[in-house]
Amino acid sequence: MSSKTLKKGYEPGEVERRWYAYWEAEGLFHADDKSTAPPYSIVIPPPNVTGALHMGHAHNNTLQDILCRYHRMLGDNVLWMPGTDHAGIATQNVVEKVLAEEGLDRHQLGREAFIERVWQWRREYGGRIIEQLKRLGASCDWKRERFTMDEGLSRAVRTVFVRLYAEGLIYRGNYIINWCPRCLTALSDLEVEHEDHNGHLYYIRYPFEKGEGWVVVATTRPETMLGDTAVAVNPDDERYQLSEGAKVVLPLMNRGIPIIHDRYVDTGFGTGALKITPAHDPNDFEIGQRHGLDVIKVIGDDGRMNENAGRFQGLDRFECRDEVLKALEEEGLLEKVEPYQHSVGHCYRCRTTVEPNLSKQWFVKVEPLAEKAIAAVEQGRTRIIPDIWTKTYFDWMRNIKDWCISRQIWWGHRIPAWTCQDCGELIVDMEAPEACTACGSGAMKQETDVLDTWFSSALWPFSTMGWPDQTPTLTTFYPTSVLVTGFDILFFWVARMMMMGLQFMDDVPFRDVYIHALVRDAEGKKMSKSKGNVIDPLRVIDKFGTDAFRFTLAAFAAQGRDIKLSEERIEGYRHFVNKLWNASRFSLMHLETFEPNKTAIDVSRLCVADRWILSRLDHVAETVRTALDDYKFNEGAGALYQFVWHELCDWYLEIIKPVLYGSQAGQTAADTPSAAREMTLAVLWCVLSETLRLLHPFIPFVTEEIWDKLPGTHGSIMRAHFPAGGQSRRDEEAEQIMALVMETISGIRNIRGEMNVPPGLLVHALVQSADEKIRGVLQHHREMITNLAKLETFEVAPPGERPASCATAVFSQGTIYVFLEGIIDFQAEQDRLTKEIAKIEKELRGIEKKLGNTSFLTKAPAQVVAGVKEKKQAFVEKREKLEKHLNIVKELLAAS
RNA sequence: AGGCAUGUAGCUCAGGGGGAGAGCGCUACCCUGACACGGUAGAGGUCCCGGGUUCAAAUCCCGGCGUGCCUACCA
Repeated sequence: MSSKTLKKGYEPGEVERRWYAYWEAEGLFHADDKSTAPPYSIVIPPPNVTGALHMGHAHNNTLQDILCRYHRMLGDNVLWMPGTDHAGIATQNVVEKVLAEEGLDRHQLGREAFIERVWQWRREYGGRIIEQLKRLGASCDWKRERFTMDEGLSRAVRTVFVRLYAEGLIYRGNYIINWCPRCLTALSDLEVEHEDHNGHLYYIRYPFEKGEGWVVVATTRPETMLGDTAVAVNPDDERYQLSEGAKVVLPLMNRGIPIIHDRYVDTGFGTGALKITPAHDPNDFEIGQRHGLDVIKVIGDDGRMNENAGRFQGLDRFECRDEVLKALEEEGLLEKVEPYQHSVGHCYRCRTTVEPNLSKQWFVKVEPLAEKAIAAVEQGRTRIIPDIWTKTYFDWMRNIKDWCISRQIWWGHRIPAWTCQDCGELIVDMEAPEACTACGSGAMKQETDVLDTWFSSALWPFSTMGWPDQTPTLTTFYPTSVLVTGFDILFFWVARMMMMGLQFMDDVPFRDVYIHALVRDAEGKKMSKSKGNVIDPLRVIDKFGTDAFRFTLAAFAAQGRDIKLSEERIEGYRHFVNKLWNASRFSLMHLETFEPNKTAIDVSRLCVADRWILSRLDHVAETVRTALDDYKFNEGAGALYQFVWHELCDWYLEIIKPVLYGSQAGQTAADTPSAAREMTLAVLWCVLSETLRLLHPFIPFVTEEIWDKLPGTHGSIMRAHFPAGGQSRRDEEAEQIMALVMETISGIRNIRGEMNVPPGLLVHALVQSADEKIRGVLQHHREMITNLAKLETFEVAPPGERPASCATAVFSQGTIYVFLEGIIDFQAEQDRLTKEIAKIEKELRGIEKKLGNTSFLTKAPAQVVAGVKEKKQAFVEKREKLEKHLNIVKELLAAS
């Protein structure tokens, strides 16, 4: 694309925009309906059209994108199906707010005009979150983008509704539902959020109709008493020898209501007498049904007391509570008030306290559907990962209650049901009937309610693929490979998709469900606008770059633990991206004229560092593959971080510098420096190329940018093959040799650091070892050690005289002497050796305790015992040597 | 009220029956020709507490304590 050199620091902004546009233009996200490659498909959890990208989206979609990019590189035919959700209540609320600013409300506009306004809003702003997903690098097949209100998806919704109704799995009836007096609609049980509330328990006297005295009932909601139609006691409660049917007078209303007996009443709670308000409490409703009680609604849909509330009519339900209490007190009927903590339901869209309310609604009979959904998971046809969520899924599915699906709002899928205005016949059909099938009347009126948004979301895995038509997309990509989502919508969405998929596709919607954690703030609190602790992903992307952000999310995505995110952490991973950038910059400087096709790697001519890095590369490739196959994103990211920074940069690049600068000869005598350089370049090219590919699913932009500059690559890295890993380049010998060399270098560096040797000063070092092989290896890699440990000279010898004026380190295979003539501080050396010996002695104490235990010697596996003995031997030898050196240093110190 | 997690270095966390790990932070020294968004070295831990199983427990089991979350119709 441009010049072949890299800038000194990685600048994400421009690079990201350029490559995203390129990928889209080249159709690299496109999924093929009729490919022979193995299919891999994911449907996106559709964000609300009104939404703006938040951390949850960023996390969720980063993980999906990693999987999709990984599978594309494996050669799979990948479909990532994108789209948005019409979010009935949320969207209606947003557009109503816009109208309010114009001084309008939806009723002034009328239903049709209002819906047109919502569409207009969606055309204008609905694409915002899609654009934000693109900033994140999401490789969705955007040409297939769907919306739950699209014609095709709407047809799927109607089809499902009609079929479920025909099968008796959808019914309409009068029940207590959750009503939001602000949104003016029914809500499903799931859409109610319960919160503990510090309220009161009010004890109210209900006088007997005949005779003296009263029954005291306890309630948290005194205002509902206006609609009481009975007082219930437990027939076993000895305190209440009241015959069933005896009456009390309902205070304030002066209405006689019966005493009833019902075992539901808990004798241990309150007074053991329960006021019954069938119209405003689900339990009271059921008790009312059992006893044939009257049902009196006293709270209207707007949350105000209605005409049945007598003199309280017109008051808001909470004002009414105060007024009722005042009135009771005046009449001497309020016995006492106790503080009481109980949970109160709130609308999940607007936080208004919901009102249990008797209302005619549509319901899905879920039990038969749930049975299939339970079986599918029991049989392993769908796996839930991590497994911990399986139990939660079962618990919920087994205690499931019917699903209220009708909503009294305008924005959504209108229920395909028509009532004959003449004979009352109810017709459910795909299209509006022309005439009543019962009486032939043409006066058919459509149901005004719309469906719960989650009803259409439940169909998402197949409705987006063209169902109810039998499309090639469905044939190829259903069931999807995995669903990636947060546990917060396990019930709302995952469970319902399972039910609908099994019912209508006769197969599970996904093979795997990967449930990821929540993103929280640095203190572990849930991010929320009201708390003001949200971190805006787009701000993060602007500040640190998409790649750093994605890598952070992946690195922290450990299964079963929430992510605590702070900008500081993202900054840390920006350093990683920059490190990769600079390692690449360095490599590319040397690879500028390298022609990968002309130089094959000849293993026999490789130096040990080359063999070592290739071995490590194979190792990390396999780790990353396994990690991604198991949804252990953090393990993949962690392995790559470790490899790039601490193996590739810290060691390999440093080791090959002299070779690249042409100052070191090759492995064999026949190799000229330039031939050796060529071979090392071949390895460097290979390592960089594969490292970029391994990293690409995590950090797509920077890897594509470097890939583009890497000689010999063609086309996008998205099309390159994911490295195989495996055993082919594993090299146990090289790893052992490098371990020895690195240990030696670290030993010398440790002395330099601890003894305050000026960094620029080259020193002499000597290693004495009794092992001839060790001496050979060290001798052979003399130059590597000299360079990395900053030595003037490096010698290897059998054990012998201890040189004077030197600092000492003992390692597993010998002793290192660093000559510090004139600069040695014997006191410092004494301290250093003493510290070292203390460490060893601590280890030895543990080991000796173990070996002194006869049970251990007889019962532990022989291998373990031998290992401990060997370790002891090594420590003992090391201690002896160190003590010898310490004694010499002490003598020298005394003499000086 | 039940259920599920979780408690490891100053912070955030990995790991998990036989030698306590990482990143960030901290300390010292270094602008060495990829990188100061860097390098080298270093300090720092009763692996929450108490029992049990085991030759061996940070790891498995039980019981506490702390924290977080989910579900629930007890007014």
